[in-house]
Amino acid sequence: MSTMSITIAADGVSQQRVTDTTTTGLDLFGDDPTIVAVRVNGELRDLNRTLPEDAMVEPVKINSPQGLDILRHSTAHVAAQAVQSLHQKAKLGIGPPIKDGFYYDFDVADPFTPDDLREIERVMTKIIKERQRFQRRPVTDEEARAELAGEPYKLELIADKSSAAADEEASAEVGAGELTIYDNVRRDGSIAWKDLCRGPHVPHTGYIPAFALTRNSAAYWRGDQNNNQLQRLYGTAWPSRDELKAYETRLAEAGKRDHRKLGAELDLYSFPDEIGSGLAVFHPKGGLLRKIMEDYSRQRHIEAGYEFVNTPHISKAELFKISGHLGFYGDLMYPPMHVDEERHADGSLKRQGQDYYLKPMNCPMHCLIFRSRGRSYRELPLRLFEFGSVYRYELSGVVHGLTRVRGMTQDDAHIYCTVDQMQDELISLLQFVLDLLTDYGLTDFYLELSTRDPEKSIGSDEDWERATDALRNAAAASGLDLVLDPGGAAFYAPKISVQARDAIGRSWQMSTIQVDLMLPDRFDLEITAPDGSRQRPVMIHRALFGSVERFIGVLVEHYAGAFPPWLAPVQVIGIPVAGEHNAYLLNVADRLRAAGVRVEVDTSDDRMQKKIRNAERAKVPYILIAGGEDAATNAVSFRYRDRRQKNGVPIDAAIDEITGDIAARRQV
RNA sequence: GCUGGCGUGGCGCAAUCGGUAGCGCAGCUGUCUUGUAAACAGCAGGUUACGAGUUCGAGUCUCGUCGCCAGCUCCA
Repeated sequence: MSTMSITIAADGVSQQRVTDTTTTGLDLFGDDPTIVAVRVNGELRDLNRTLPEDAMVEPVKINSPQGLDILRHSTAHVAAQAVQSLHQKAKLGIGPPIKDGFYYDFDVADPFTPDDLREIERVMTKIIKERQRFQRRPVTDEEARAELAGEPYKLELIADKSSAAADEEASAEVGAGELTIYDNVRRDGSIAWKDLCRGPHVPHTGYIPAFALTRNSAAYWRGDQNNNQLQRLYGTAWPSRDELKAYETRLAEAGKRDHRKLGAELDLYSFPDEIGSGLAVFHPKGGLLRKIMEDYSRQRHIEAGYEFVNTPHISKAELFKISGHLGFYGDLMYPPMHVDEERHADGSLKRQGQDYYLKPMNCPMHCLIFRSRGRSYRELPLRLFEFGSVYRYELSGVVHGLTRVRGMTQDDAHIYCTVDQMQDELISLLQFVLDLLTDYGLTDFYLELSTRDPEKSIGSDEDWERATDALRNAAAASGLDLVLDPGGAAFYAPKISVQARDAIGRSWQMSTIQVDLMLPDRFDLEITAPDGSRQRPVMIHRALFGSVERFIGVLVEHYAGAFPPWLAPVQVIGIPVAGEHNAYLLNVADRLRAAGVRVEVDTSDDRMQKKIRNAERAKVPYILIAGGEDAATNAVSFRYRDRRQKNGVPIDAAIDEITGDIAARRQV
């Protein structure tokens, strides 16, 4: 038996070993069920494959990102085997790992029911108990086609393998090089199931400690609406029962902060059916929150040199023909209102009517303001700002609470500047955006740069390059992480979006900054340059909140409804120990109100305990309680949202504390 | 838009095989009110989303419309 030398790198320590040439990862790490694969010279491999000469071998832990992917991908195979054993005619789609889990797509006659899911889980548990080995087997294209003759979707993947355009998800199945099939082998050596797959996988199904099927839904084959709709089975898998449970708890926690639920509980807004899908109304407390946000935003925009404009909600069709919106996005606009048409008694046309549209964007109107008179280079950069209400006929299936609506108010601005000013303008703009978002309590950001899709864009290469470079430089100046989104730009403009992570780690696309390469031309915008020549200005679109509605939705979820005092609709609620202390607290409230604090006193017939409960449920930042002891010493007692209390605080000190927190925009 | 699930007072829920709608909270009225998460009693509130159909009889079954939820697709 010949030997070879390998290097094992584990826990930051490298160690050389001489082993025989048949050594596998399992020989090295097989005793440890938390090691699910190996990285051999940087490449992920199954534990049961023989290691090559001079290999650098690293164990892949089950709780590492790649380890979790392997675990979940393997679980997807188990799910698919279970489905095919229960539904013989089910055809396989693809089954990749995703964040926190996996899915597998199937072409089945009938969609899965909740009962089906339970049954599939039961069979999966059985498969896991059988400890079926995942056995890798390289095959030629012809062999793969022969073996998978009954799997039309797999055949399609094989056929596409050679074409470089194999999409990312499909690559999990076929990869770039040779094709491999993974057999699931029972302990008696019989093959239970097989799937075309690049791998790697855990050594056997017993390596799956905890899993659950979570939901099912429809999904288009390869994500294309024109293709067949498959049934997608979603599941999750974790290194332990406890981690699975923690994941389920996390989901439940996220559900509790759902802004649709909290909006009703906190009496902020609602979505009356009578008005229509995706159209919110803001109740007094929500309206106040909105006003506070808008007021602060306006103040910051004044300081940053913006000018305030105002434009109508509707316009004749002509405007959106000029801007191109009607041509490019007409399907997503509300249909027109046809007005002014008159006919003769015989039905023939007497007066031609007009089509008016609800505006889906503010920019065309801002361009008209720019164009309303001759503009000098001296006016640039010209920054036009508006809280502009726009309406978009979003597909019914995508409307979602405040985060995807059909009517919304953008904090929209368009900046007109020269090509030379563009770079500095973008850098200061991005800083402005980040500062403002930080003030609202979002502090963890990264940026995404969406670049040109050559297939689907207008404008010259030079313009795109210059604009994209300017955005990239602005991103670099911010020092934040930049994620590339190649080809993700709209057809007329590259874009930077600010992604913010919320209190429980989810990211939301907040602000967007776009350099528009279309509208200045379409509206024939011009400035007079120092030499008297006419020049085309650069136009930058930007929205910080995106929309006020959506931003409120995100903030509600970020804070779980417990707003920092400066944003809280009610900042202080006074609770008397008994009715006879009402007058004392009302007086304290007057003094707070004089200091600019939004304060209420609960003078209802409820008991104090009930009032505290109500105030806590309303997530009011400060509860001020006062009874005989406080009144005797001109004091109040604080109860905070975390149930801390601070008793016997002199009234002046209480006012100072509250106004101090508000002024500093501190969370308490 | 597509696939699936769902729609019962303001909110959260119940109603067996198709037999004629109940409960809690909130609301209103009254009696209460002393120290940090629900006082007590009474009253009122529903054409079971809307429309059609099957049936002696529909919250329950069928069809259509509207809306909601999950996912897909989309998001200027």
